[in-house]
Order: sequence, then structure tokens, then C-alpha cells
Amino acid sequence: MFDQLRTNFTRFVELTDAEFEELTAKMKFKTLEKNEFFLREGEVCNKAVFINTGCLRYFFTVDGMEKTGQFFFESTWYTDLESFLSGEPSEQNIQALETTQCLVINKADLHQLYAQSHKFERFGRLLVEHGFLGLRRKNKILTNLSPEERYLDLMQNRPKVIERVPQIHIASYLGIQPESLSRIRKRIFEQRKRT
Amino acid sequence: MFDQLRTNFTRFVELTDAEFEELTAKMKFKTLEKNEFFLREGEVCNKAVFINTGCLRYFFTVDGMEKTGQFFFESTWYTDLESFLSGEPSEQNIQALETTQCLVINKADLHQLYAQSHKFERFGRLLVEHGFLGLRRKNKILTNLSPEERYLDLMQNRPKVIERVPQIHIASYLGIQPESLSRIRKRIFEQRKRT
DNA sequence: AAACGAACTTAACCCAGATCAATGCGCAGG
DNA sequence: CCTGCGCATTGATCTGGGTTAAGTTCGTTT
Repeated sequence: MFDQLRTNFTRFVELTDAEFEELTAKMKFKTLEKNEFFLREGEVCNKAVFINTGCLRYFFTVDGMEKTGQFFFESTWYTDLESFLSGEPSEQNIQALETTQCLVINKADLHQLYAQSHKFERFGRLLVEHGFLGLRRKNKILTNLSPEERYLDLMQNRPKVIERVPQIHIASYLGIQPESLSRIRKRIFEQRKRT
Repeated sequence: MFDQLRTNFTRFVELTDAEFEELTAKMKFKTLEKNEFFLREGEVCNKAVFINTGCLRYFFTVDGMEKTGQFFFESTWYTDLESFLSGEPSEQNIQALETTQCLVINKADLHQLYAQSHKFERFGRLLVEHGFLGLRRKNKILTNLSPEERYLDLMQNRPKVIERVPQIHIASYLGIQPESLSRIRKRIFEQRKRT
């Protein structure tokens, strides 16, 4: 149950068994059913999640339309850091796209670990740095690529998303309407046939 | 010379004079002339900068066109974290838009501070968290607002940018062509006249 | 003072994606 | 097995920003 967590942690810092035990003691196992919400907008996000199996996405609603920010798969950490840090109500929704088994830690416990030991503090820094890089990558894609290029990039670099996520959510992730995604796909596949 | 740095630091963690001294001992004062580069794409970014006075922007070049990522003013930290962390050549350029006085710390020194004390490690985490939130904000604006709305948002929330930065860079920051920004401005100001 | 170049504006035309509407498809629940 | 609803596709039309080109303004250089 904690194997993936250990592997993931080790990528950032080395922990003794005792230290790892301190961590796992604070984490609660949870299963989210397909379409179940881990967080709804308006709630304060005072928890972070590590995904064992399954898939989460986060999204905003703007004028009743959903804007997907990101998809997360196995062995990934996520939280709405804005709400987590500020204590303000969250603007985002975090939802399971598949049955998702995860481990949850709450804010107070995480901050206690940070305060308790330099090692956990370092883990925290490295984790946020990692998240920062992910956000930069998304940002770069949004600013530098056209919707069609974004979809091609997704096919190349994140086939999991194409395979496991409904197009309606992929469209909102790419920043376009589902109809446009249909047309883009058509364009791509017809081009491929011709060559 | 270090006053702003001290004030900025105190927002994150409290330091004794001796600790602050350890930090300042590692920082080098530097003046960048208008249009001078702090970093050019292709170089490895092994330094971070704190702005005392002036203004920096970072940008990419895509097919010969500049895409501005962000503007930074007084009392702000910046580095190309991707290159800084990976040690790979940077894809971004960091340029002074005004004569800019700043303090520079190199990567090895910063990491030494991190290793040396839990307090600096914490500062590092908080700083990256802060940067993460800034990036999220930019991201939200890119995904949720039209170019026109982005400009209005800029006028409302970051008048400094409007006042101090040439339109050509604002346009590239908003993800549009300078001609389009002109049209958008015209649209906005004619609308305002009519009411 | 003249000349140059960079930034900004305006106009005309083009096009990718938005919007609206209709149809098809597949699967979950009765 | 049937039914219904959400997802995907396709077509018609609209529109905001891209592109190209020309003209203006202003600050810098000579």
C-alpha cells in the first residue's frame, strides 16, 4: 500500500524506515469512485493527495463551462496549493476520472512534518519545485503552441491522456471546444491517410 | 543596499543578524543597463536574482518571435528554475527593461545555505511556493480570459506594467500581436468615450 | 537640423476556432 | 432487450486575432 509512496519519496530524499513510518502514520487511505470529487470549489483545501492507482483532474468553472487544468495519474502528488496555502475557499474542483485509490495527508500534519525535520522540509521544497516545473511546461504549451499542435504534443508525449480521458475533457484541457477537437482530429487523421 | 532584501526575507522567515549576514555575504551587487541581458537562451542559469530597483522580463523566442513570460519589478526574486534545477541550457532570456540594480546569488551558494540550515531550506520552499502561485495566476489568466479581458485585467491589477513597459512587450505577454493590442486598446477607449 | 529606426496605429483581407443546430453512436440502468 | 442520456461528429455561419502593408510619431544619432 505504501510501496509507491516510498519509491516516489526516495526520488527526492532518502528516509530511514523510522522516518518513513512517521510519514505513513499521518496518511489515510481513500478510494474515490469514478466521477467522485476529492475537492469542490468553495471548500477550503486543507489536504494533499498521492495517487496510488487511477486518475484525477482539476478544473474550474467559468460561465458554467469547465476548464480542465491538468490530469494526474499514478504516483503523483496533488493539492490546490492556492487554497492550501492561503486557507481561502478553493476555486477549483478535483475529480476522479476513474476509480482512484489514494493516500491523503492533511495540512496540519504536513506542516508538522516540515517543522519537525529539515529532511521533510527539503522534501516539501523539492516537491513544490517539481510542481512548478510541471506548471511551466503547461504554460509553455499554452503560450507557444496552437490548439492543433497542443493535441499533437499530447499524442506524442502523454499518450495516457489520449487513451484514458474522454475527449470532452481533453478539449477543455487544450483550451478549445469539443467540436473543434473533433475537427482537429479529423484534420490530423486525414492528413496521415494521405501520406 | 540590503534593506529591501531584509524586508522581503522577513515576509517568509525571521533571521538573526548573523544569519542575514551569512546570506548577504554570498550576494553580489550588480547593475544592469536598460536592454542588457541577465541571461541569454543557451546559457546555463546557475544564478538567481533579487531586484532592488528597475524591471526585468523573461521571454522565449519561437520562430524568431519573442514571447514574454513575465515582468518583474522591485523586491522580486527570479531565476529560470528549469535550467537552474536541471543544469541544462536555458530556453529563456532575462532582460532589463530599465536600468536595474540587483543582487545576485549563485546556485552553489544557495544550495549551501539550504543544506546549512533548516531556516534557509524553509525560505527556499516558501519562495518556490510563492513563485508557483504567481505562475498559477498567469496560467489562470491565459486559460480563462480572452486577450481583451487580459488587457483589462492588467490595467486593473498591474498598472505598473501598463505604465513602465512598451506595448510591444505587453502584447507578447498577452499572447497577441502588437497590431491586435492596438485594436484592443482602440476598442476599449472608444467604448469608454461612448459611456 | 536632418536622418534614421523603432514603436505604434490603421486598414484590408484571411482563417482557425467559436457558436448554433442536427444527427449519430455507445453504454449504463431499468 | 429496450431506452435515454451524454459524448462525439458534422455542417453552416460568425468573429476576433493573424498577416501584410502603409503611414505616423517620437526619440536617438550624426
